[in-house]
Amino acid sequence: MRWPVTKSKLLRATTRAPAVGYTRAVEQSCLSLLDACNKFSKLTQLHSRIIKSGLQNNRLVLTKFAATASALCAIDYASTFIFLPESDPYLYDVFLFNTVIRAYAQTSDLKSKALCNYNLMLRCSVLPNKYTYPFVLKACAGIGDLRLGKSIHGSVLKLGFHDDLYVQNTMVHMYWGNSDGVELARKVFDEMPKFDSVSWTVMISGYARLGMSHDAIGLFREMQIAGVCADEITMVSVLSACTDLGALELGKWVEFYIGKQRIQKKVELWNALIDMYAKCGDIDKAIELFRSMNDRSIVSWTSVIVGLAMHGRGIEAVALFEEMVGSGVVPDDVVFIGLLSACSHSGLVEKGKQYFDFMRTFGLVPKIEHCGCMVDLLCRAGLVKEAFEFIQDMPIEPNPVVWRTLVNACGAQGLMKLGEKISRQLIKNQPLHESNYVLLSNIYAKMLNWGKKTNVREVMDKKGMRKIPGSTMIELDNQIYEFVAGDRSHEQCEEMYQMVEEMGRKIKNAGYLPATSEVMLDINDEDKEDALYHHSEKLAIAFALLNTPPETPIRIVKNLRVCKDCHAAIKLISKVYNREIVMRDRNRFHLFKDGFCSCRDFW
DNA sequence: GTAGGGTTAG
Repeated sequence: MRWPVTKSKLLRATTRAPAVGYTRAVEQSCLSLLDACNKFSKLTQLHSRIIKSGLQNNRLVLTKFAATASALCAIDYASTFIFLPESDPYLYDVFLFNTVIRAYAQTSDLKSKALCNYNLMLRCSVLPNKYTYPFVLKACAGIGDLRLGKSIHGSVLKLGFHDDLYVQNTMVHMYWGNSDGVELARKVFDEMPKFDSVSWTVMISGYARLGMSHDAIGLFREMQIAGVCADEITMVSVLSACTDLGALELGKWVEFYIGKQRIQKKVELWNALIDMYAKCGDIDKAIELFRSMNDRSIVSWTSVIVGLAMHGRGIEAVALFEEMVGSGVVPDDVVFIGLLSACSHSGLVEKGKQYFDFMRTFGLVPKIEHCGCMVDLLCRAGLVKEAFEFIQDMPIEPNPVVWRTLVNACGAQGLMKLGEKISRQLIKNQPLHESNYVLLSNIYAKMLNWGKKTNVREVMDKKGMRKIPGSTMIELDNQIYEFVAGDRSHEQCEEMYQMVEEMGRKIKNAGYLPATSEVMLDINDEDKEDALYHHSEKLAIAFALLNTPPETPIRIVKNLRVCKDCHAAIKLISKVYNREIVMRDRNRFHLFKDGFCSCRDFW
């Protein structure tokens, strides 16, 4: 930092009276001008005025200057003015540092500067107070440096601020900032003598953000038992957990609860509700909510556009985007990701290309995610060679995600040599990333080259890697059930497998041919068929057929993309059993009805 | 004179 303060210098500074070259009236007028300042240009004028009046050594003025600047998002400007190497440390009090640290902690990419100023504060021998730590911990949460967090935790304990609820809550939040901090977050939370709604929300949102949605919901139930009232921010996190689980019934109950508890519906909560409905399969309800909103943010529009994209309703997504632009909302880069993925899921290749170029009209430079969407768009449309050329001409360095999209398409389109070459390169670059090996081994399986496929699997085993197991969730009577392939853990296991057998027989009569090439194992065809029948989605559907009245729609959520065979089988199941089956997979929704799927086999 | 938790993305 700028200057180390020696003890003698500090002593001199604190005992010396401030230089007075101005009157109380000048000081007061400057303070009220700063108070009223609402533009950066005015602030720069005030800056010169402060210097002219000799107020640059006035502590009150400097502090107010920092507060005004931070309200105008110009804290960098303020701090270069305030923290001059030749300044007397006496000028800096804890309130000034708090103002500066807060401003940096609130700005997403300047959080490390908050910590620099905290260090400067300590070096100036200014003692932090209980207001300082929530800011410091917030900055630390954003950086996610666990070691740093622990050391700040130590300081908090030493200074005795650990009894303060604000400090405790931000401490828990800080530990959630690093994925290795979960245990510590839990520990601090468990040891807290008192909680308020913020304490619970920090924990619930922590679990929700890490995708530990069951835990998030569980904690929300505990919160209710503990008798703490949830507020609108709690509900946003609870809804986001419902969204992740695809738990529509639970989500509907949450909406009911919000109404019953008279929780204020701010735009963020509306958005969370829209997102929940869209991603839990009820896109029409999401649209209805969106239409009934008074003031929408860009997130509201994006949520509906993404929802439409996931439902394969690309044309409507495009129309909504046009409506958004027409109504004067300036698109951001996230909405373009949604829009491009809408084009991709609906095969709107030309539209997608146009929008990709259109981004620049709004001063947006395509990022790697947008390029990824374009590669996806071309690959899905079968234009693998064009996608390959696109990657080679991309202005940005392609990332592994982009390459993996291409390899996947190579496998599907029969470009085995290219797929093999790229996935080998991917493994070289990212030797610890499982999906690179899975892609290569799938390519070999499609080439029927079992020897090479086994080699890849052996390498994976040696490195202790495993493919993420596919699982399917289903919600029934407020319970969420999860199945994995070949699952035998459920109490209705026997009945379920009998039902799977029955389903197999009935759909075979209706013309189903097991797509045994989808099973990436070197076993005989009969075994392959068996493996297919026991995929988690089929088990979940069997479970639903057993436990719900006839004609009730079935909703399931798969964690990976649905395989070709299950897709074909579910189409026929929907016809034979006269059931509407809504399936969310990793990428999108499939609505199976009367033997057809809403994705028109395009996914 | 100052404080904490939340939403959209392949």
